[in-house]
Amino acid sequence: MKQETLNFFDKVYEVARLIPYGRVTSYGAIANYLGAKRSARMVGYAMNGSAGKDVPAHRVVNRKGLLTGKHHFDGTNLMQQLLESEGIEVIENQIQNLDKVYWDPAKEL
DNA sequence: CTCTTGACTGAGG
DNA sequence: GCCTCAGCCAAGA
Repeated sequence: MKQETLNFFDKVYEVARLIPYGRVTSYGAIANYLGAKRSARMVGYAMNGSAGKDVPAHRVVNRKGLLTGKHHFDGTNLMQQLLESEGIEVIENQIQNLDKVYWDPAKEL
């Protein structure tokens, strides 16, 4: 049965919650795990609805490791603060050692 | 139904 | 390595 469209947001939230502590992933990685790697934008869009939920959206960045979505958080540097609190080094909205903290659901799961 | 927007990504110059 | 263009899909007006 195909219900991707209906559960797309929910799936994104689900995967986002599965992101382990001190790790980050990309929108494309989540989208790929959902079977729609072309819908990376939808993941970010879904994240927009994740505001106020248990979804650690701060652990989700674009494939460059850039905090493109930080503007959607309450504070201007809140997203960076949260990441640094988890041991992730972030400089100028750019995650350092991305290859070390990167977490791919399609591979880890 | 059509058009616009968007927390993206890959390919080309 | 950086900048630009095009493709992709879903939701809202």
